[in-house]
Amino acid sequence: MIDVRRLRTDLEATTAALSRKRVPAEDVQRAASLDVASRDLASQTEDLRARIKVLSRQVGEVMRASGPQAAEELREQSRRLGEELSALEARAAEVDAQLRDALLRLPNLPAEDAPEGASEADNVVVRTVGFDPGRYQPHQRVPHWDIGNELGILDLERGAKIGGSMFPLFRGAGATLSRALCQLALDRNSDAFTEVRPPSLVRAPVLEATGQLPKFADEAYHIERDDLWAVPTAEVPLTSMRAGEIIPEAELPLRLMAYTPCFRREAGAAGRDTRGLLRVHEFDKVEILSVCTREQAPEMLQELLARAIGSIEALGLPYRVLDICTGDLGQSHARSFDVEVYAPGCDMWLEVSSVSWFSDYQARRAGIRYRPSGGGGNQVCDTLNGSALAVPRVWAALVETYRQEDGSVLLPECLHPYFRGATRIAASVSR
RNA sequence: GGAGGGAUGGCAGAGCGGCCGAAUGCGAGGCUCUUGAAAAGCCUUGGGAGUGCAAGCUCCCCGUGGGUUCAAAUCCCACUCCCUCCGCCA
Repeated sequence: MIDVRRLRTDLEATTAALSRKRVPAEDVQRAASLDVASRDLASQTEDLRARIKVLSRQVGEVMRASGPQAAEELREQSRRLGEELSALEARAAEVDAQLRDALLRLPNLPAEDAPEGASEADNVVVRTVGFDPGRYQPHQRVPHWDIGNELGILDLERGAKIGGSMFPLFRGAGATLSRALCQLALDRNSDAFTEVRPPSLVRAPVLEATGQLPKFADEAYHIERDDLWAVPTAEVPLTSMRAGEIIPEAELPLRLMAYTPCFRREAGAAGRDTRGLLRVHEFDKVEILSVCTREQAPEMLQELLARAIGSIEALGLPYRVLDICTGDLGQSHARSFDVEVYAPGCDMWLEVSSVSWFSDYQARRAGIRYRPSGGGGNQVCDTLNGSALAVPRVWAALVETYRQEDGSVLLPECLHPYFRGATRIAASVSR
């Protein structure tokens, strides 16, 4: 969440910044008013509590000096104040809960240099690499769901039989490819990132820290019996790994990476882009993430982006980079770059990575701070993350791009080590 | 799943319901002494909120949330986590 103090010292500027993200001024004003009310009630309760403390001490002294009877009047006085106090506290709790909820729902401020825009149509293509629409042969213009079927490496029908629609099933070399892509991403980033294998089911506060709750509860799978949530991305458990901790500045920046399955209900996107692997409920992804200082953040954003692109380049896929406009930035995001690969079979640009800077929005929710080396007060950290590689869409673009005239799929060289000597995927006999 | 035990500051570890935000030890930082170091001595050393130009003042936090009481780290209840034993299990 944003720093409440911004609402006190900089209400106008904050409202203006949030309006770039299409947040109505009333929402900001409401939070600001609740904050005023909350502080007012807090100072009243503090006052009362202080008086009760003094009285209580006196009660003790009088009782010791002159016995219980002598203290009766003081006790009565304190009891009355106590009743007043609990009434006041109840009101304060009510207002605080409202303030917290309002604050939790306010999006992060966009970065100043994030491009202005109303929707995804206004995202700015920063660069396009390796894309030449005239280069593609007819045998590459086959969508991956057909290729997958033909080669027996993607079985959407049987996936649906087991998990329902949008739960893909990979088999044979298709399954190997899925795993190989993850392994590739982990290997490529192991020079600087610590690998983590976190839980895939998490508690509500963990989802709240990264911004999925309370606002986007419909997007996540919830296991009611145990009140656990399936992670939509490794960003969620990785960000909360250091929740509530104060990290010495010397340890920053933290660099973490994790492979996890990712679960998404895609409630808001029903019916859109649902063919094949374009949008699925469960997929594998390797995420890279950093916790750092405000000063380290800009460089880290570039590093994460370079690493996300690095894997795509290694795979030899054409891609482009989008600078996400204010109207399309996610709730927690200050600045985002999307990486899209071109899939010739479906003739579409597929988003395969989103590299984002969250400023201190997530870290404040999660309570991740650092102790500055030079002394002074503890500071809230910045967080950044991006997909190092998200399997299904890369899988799709890859089989479409590398499909040969005979229908087999040639594997890019960087994947060979993971394929037990194979260099191409041909039709398998067994079904 | 069953039976026990536990959770206090960076760590260890005290804490008859009333100067306890918390003894003590270790660790860390600063200073004195020293040519330098060690030793010794002195001092400092948790997090957060409000208010004030500031010095400061006030309040909250002893796993979390409730309750009892004039007053809770201390008593009661619930939950979470950790440890030990039994059962089950990849």
